[in-house]
Amino acid sequence: MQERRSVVTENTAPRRLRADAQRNVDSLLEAAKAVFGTSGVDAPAKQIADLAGVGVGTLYRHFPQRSDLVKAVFQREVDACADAAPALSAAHEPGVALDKWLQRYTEFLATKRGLASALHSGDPAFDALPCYFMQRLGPTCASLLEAAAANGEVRADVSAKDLLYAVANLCLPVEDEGVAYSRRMVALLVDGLRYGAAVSRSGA
Amino acid sequence: MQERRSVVTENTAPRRLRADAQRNVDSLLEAAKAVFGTSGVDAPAKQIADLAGVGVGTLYRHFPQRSDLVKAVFQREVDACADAAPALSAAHEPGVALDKWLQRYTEFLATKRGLASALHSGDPAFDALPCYFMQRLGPTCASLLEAAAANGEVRADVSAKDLLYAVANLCLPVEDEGVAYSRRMVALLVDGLRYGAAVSRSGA
Amino acid sequence: MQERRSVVTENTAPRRLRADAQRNVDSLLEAAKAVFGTSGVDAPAKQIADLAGVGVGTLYRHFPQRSDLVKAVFQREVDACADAAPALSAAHEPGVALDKWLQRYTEFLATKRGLASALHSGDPAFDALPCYFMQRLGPTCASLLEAAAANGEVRADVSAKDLLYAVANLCLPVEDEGVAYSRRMVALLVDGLRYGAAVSRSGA
Amino acid sequence: MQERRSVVTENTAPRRLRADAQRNVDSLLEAAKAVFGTSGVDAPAKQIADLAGVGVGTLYRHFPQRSDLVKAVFQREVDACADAAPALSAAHEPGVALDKWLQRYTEFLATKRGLASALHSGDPAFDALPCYFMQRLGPTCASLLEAAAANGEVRADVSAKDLLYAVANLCLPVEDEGVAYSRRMVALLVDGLRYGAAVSRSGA
DNA sequence: GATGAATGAGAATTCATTCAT
DNA sequence: AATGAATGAATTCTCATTCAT
Repeated sequence: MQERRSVVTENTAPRRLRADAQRNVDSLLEAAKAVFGTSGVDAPAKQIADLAGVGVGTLYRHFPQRSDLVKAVFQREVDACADAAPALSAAHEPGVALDKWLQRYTEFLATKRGLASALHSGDPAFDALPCYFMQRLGPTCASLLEAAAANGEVRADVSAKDLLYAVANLCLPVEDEGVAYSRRMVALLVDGLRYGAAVSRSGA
Repeated sequence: MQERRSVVTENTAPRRLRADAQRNVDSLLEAAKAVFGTSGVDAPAKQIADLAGVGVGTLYRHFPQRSDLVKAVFQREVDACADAAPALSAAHEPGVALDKWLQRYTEFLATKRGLASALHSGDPAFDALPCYFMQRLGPTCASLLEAAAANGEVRADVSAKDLLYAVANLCLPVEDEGVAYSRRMVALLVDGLRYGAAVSRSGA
Repeated sequence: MQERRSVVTENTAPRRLRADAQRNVDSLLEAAKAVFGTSGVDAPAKQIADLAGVGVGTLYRHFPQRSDLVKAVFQREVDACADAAPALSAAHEPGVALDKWLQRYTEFLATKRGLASALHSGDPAFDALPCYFMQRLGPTCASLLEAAAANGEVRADVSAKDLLYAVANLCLPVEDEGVAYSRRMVALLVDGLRYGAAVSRSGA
Repeated sequence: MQERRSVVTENTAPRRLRADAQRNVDSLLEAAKAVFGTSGVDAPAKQIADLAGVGVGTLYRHFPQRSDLVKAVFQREVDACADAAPALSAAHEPGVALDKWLQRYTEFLATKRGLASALHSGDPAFDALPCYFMQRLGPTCASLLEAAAANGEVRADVSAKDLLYAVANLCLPVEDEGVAYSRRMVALLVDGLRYGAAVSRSGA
């Protein structure tokens, strides 16, 4: 029914916004980021609009779907995360590069409490998110993974998608634990990747 | 304020319910299980009551807190899960026993989509759940873990609590993946436990 | 529709209750008194039944209407209040007797927070109460009033009913004030009765 | 938690409402006044919204707290009541001014059946009311009272607050009595104030 | 384009009262 | 007679979303 698409996350024809409109979009993104951190990604729309000093209507105009807003809020960081891969690859052994990149990914997710939940909330408002994340991070992760596997440092039977989701899940908030917990568990998972490789090598 | 306690989850004085009441409780548990599977553990109370062919009041009488219902629905299975440990310990090497038990735990969680979410929903209605799960499964997992660590098969620096939560997180539904995905990721995590052990032994 | 009448407040044919039934009625009265004091006269029925160690059904059997219970709870005290009049009349000047009796009435109402409210709650469950109170206390108050008026100590233009209601109203709980407040205000009202008399006498 | 404030009772920055919003607020006030008169100040929100031809959400938007609505409904009249004092003081002897002003106050309360109840309902939804009433009428009443006392026309040992509450209580609806009853009882109370003065003077 | 008022469908929860056991 | 389970209407309050201004 609703056919309007988010102005900001729309790749095709990124029609220039009027200056004031752009200012609103910026306020909204900043406000959303703050509110997401406080109350999670499914915080009431009004709360975000209020903090942005903008009417709810304006929020809905620019971000018809909740996931549009989440996407837009984290786009830059997701991009940065993806873009960090080449440098890591260049500077480290493949296995270490993978490890460090996953740590970076962990850092991103774990400090955005609520983001990870949105990736599998079931709420149709977030349906578009997993797809977006995969599109952006999947190839990056895949190439790191393949390089490390090719180098015999990690097992080869885990897909990038599986890994990205697993890490995302491990970054979900747990009782009174903080980021450190997520880091530890992700490290454990990565060790699992290594263990597989070691076993198969030792078996060779 | 809230002083009534769930009739079914009450350990002390499990006073016999009237036959008709017991029938209702059973219907409710069955209905809840079905609805939890469909709409998650935070489905509207009415939906469950309706499916059980019972008034909402009846639901609230037997399960004043949402978590009472969740607990009751899974109690038997949680118990069975905990109770499976001794046999596994007796029949297998400590490391294998731990592995097999975690697989069983995984099976339980992964087939109860939505249960795992409740463990970290943040909703105060579920506050009691993590505590209950830990009480019941924590010691079981801890002894398996210690035995395996003592035997040098897994690393010793991961607590039972951390592990249980991590597995629960890994069992969260992921896009269109099913139980097989959860199994794989948990296996990976367990390999991580082993990897650590190998390293420290080789370091000795 | 409901034609059963309260067993206890029924004047006609006070059919003997079975011993156990009488015990229940007694428990209920005691419990009701306690609960009325704590939560007001419109406290949930279950709360009273629970305290009495009795099922709600039993409460409803003996006191089909809420007002039946209130009546029964205070009957003895209302009676005592009414019965105190003759002695006061005998021992004091009519004006003083009236004054002292109204103080007693005040004491009764003011220490039964919530009772006074029930006298004009509008809730049909309490409809029968004002009538009962008037029946029992009206004549008593009237004769004291008339005697004092005949003696020229108070004005003659205030009816017993008006006075009883006015005092009841003044006994309603006020913010953080206690019984002392009620006493003071009732005393003020009584002075008003005297003032009128003085004026008319001085005018004679 | 609750941060929104009633638009209408907000003194600071009485930002102009949109025309349609103002119309709704007016409908709501009118409806509330009617319903308060019929069913008391604690009538269901829906009843008021329906009568106003407005959704409940609209009611909650403008009057987040029940007491906001009550305040708004009576604000103008409370103000008028307070504002009437100076003229009465100017035109009459202090004692008469006090008398007339209390009559006016009585008139206000007695014709708003249910309002007085709200002043001591105990329901937290009305917590703000007594405070508001006292703030507005307390000083007015106090200065009338002091002037009359200074003039020896009434006793000096009754506080404005006590008096205002006492009159409010006397204005509570009584069985089938109407406003006339309230007037009579308040007059009696005021005579009580005078009686005391006479006594103390005679004692001088 | 922006605004924010309005809507109204839920969702939770409570309790008086009935009636099967 | 007693019990207490069941009912479900009633009420409060929230929020996503639309649309008049």
